[in-house]
Amino acid sequence: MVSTFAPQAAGDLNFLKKLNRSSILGTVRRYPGATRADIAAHTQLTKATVGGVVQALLERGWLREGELQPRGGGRPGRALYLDDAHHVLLGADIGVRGLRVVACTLGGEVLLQRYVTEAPTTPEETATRLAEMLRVLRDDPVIVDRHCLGLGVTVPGPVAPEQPILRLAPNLGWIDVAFLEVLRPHLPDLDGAWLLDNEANAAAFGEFYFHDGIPPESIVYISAGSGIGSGLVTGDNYPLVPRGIQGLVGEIGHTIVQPGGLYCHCGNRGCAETLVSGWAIRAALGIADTEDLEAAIAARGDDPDVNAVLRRAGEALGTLMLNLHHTLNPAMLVLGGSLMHLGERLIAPALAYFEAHQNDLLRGTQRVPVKVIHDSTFTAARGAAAQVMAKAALEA
Amino acid sequence: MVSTFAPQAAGDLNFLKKLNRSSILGTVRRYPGATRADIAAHTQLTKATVGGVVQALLERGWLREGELQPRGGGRPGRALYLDDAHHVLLGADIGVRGLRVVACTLGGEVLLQRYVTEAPTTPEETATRLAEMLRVLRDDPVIVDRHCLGLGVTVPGPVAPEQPILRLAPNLGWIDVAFLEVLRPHLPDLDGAWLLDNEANAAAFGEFYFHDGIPPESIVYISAGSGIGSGLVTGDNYPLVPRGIQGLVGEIGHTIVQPGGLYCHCGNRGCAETLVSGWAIRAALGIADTEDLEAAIAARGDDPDVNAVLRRAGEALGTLMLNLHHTLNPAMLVLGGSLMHLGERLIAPALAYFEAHQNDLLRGTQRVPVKVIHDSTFTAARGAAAQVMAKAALEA
DNA sequence: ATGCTTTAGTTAATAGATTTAACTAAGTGG
DNA sequence: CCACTTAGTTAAATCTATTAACTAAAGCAT
Repeated sequence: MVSTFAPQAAGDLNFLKKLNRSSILGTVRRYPGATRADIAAHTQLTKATVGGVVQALLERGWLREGELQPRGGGRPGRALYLDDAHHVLLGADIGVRGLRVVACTLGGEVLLQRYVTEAPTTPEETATRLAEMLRVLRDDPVIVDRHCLGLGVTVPGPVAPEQPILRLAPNLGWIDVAFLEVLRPHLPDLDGAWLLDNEANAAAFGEFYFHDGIPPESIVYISAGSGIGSGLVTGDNYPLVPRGIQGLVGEIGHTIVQPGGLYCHCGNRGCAETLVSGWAIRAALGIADTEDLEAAIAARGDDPDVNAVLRRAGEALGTLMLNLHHTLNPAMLVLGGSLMHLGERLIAPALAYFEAHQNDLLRGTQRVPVKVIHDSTFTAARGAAAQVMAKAALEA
Repeated sequence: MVSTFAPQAAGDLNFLKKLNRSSILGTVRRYPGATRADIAAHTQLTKATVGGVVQALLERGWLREGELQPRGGGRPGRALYLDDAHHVLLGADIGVRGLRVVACTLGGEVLLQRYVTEAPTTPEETATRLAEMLRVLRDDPVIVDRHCLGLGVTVPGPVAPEQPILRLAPNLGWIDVAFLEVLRPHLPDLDGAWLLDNEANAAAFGEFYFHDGIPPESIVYISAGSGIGSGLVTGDNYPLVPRGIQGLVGEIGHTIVQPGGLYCHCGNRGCAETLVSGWAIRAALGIADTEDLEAAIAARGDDPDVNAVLRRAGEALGTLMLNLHHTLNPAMLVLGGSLMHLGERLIAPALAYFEAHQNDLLRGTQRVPVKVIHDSTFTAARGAAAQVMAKAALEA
């Protein structure tokens, strides 16, 4: 489960400095308006150390000073915030049914976004198209003068844990694509970190990293779209994204929840993806791949068949949530993906099932909160941008 | 997913020193016979740093020097090994059907072991019994002169991630037991680290930490006994044991693999534990709780009913293995627990199912190796000892 | 208004860890 | 016997964080 941001095994003084700088930056990210004194208390570093590092981060445009924070009967501290004016993070999402790009501030605010609803064909053509979109973004007056910290790209399939290679995207027909290498010639001037990750991993990372308020201890993001997958993020200052030995962590679409059930395209039977996924719902309702799923379902109105299919899919989603709860046990579950557009007929049964059963094992303990992102169009792209920032923060 | 050995967020020079010391120790553990030069190459530390730290570890009895390692055309290096002579690690396992204790060397060699087959009653009585067994061990001439680094205790249920509290052990009837606090008065003189963990977590840790040769990148240990659970370990020098927000990571016994299936004691239906676990097999074959499961099944010989039940349990185990593969994606799976005593009628179908399907998703990539521990009586206790060592290594 | 107290933040000296560079040690091979 | 290679040690240098003393800036009591 090596992570992109795994802590090193051993280190020198420079490593220690990076660690502390990243820790201080992470504290401000999670506690906007924190003062130097707050940071020192939180990180266990001394005021002197914090003061010096903060000074350097102010000069480099990573932090900015804000108003005075009154303290009870003492000198007020100076509030610190992430500097939203000098840097920009780029994120791109290659989805089965479209391409999305975003430009973000260090605080996760989306400055610019673009979306085209064309299905990707070959990696080369996709790279051409994506590069166009990114160039338009890069040249936009809103961000043209900012320093770009890098680009994160997400893909709908598992990525090898050690190298940025998409292993398999069944819904794109791509196998073993080193997409960053395909894209790089199209954007020779785009410097900074270049990252490639699975779409659900990136989305999970973004929800965690740019969480409003103090982030939960760990998050699992469930991405229900054409297929279904999930991403896990955990850690304090250094969010970890476990990928597993083959990048298959969170490939819940192919966990078996109905032995002897329907055949899945993976060759197995009873995979979760045969119950809750875009193509499973299309198959069950006879909706062609060319049609827009949301529109087709809306057109059928209050059809009992539709209701039954959505309810069963929702219950399967609830089962998956419960299984994730008992396997990864995250502090928060986030539901996203295009299937969320299908609304309460799918979402309500999922939540109801999970709510009813999550505490069967440990009675009386805290409930695991579930957040539903009804429109997650740019969630993965923004998450990819978050990963760029986390990477760059270590080098700041 | 905070781990017992989670890297700190920020640190001072002392933290850096501990990190590097632990890294050097970890290198020798994984590469017995490594020279100072090997360690320097592997950790990226300089020869000077390695030399100094090794000197300190030699003096404190953590390392010992061995023979000269010939190098091609240069001065031979001095082989280094974990010092097996000066320290001892204690591990204890509270199982549903017995108590086990072990004493280990730093290299994981079991010096002493004891086993009683009495079911634990109350925490207090269990502590009394366990303390007796540990005192006998501690007074044994083989280890009486060694410095004890601490004691690890395992329990058959989830442990809270931040505090050493057993949340729930359904098969013992224990709820929210701070067992170390119960045990401590019985062993006031036993100093060093005191740790409490879930039995599967500890077993996974031990299989990883004391692995012969270079350990895999991550391990999932599946413990199939009265119930069924699993533990995950990952990391290089600092093995991480993700526990989750409630300590439920790896609670695969309550993942649902058969919606609408049999009722589980947790209140839900179709849990894995209703298919593959000691009590599920007993229920299916009408074997009383007082009988020994292995003996009862052996007594029935080649009974078709028995064969069918074991085969179905094995297939459910294979399903669980596949689901873990697609959720945690470890580099290695280890099967253990008392159910392994039931033999090939159970194990073969599990392995066959997993082998047949593990690569459906990523064709042509490496297979995930599976190791079966046919007698895992002391595996968890030894793993608890391993955790003691990992903890102590940071303070060495 | 003044002074006391409290908290925030900076500065210079100190301590401590790793690195650098030069060295010694101990082999092989021509 | 000498050149070469690799292992390991040593002392000086470098760099980081801490310590301790300081300044800064607020509230509050007198």
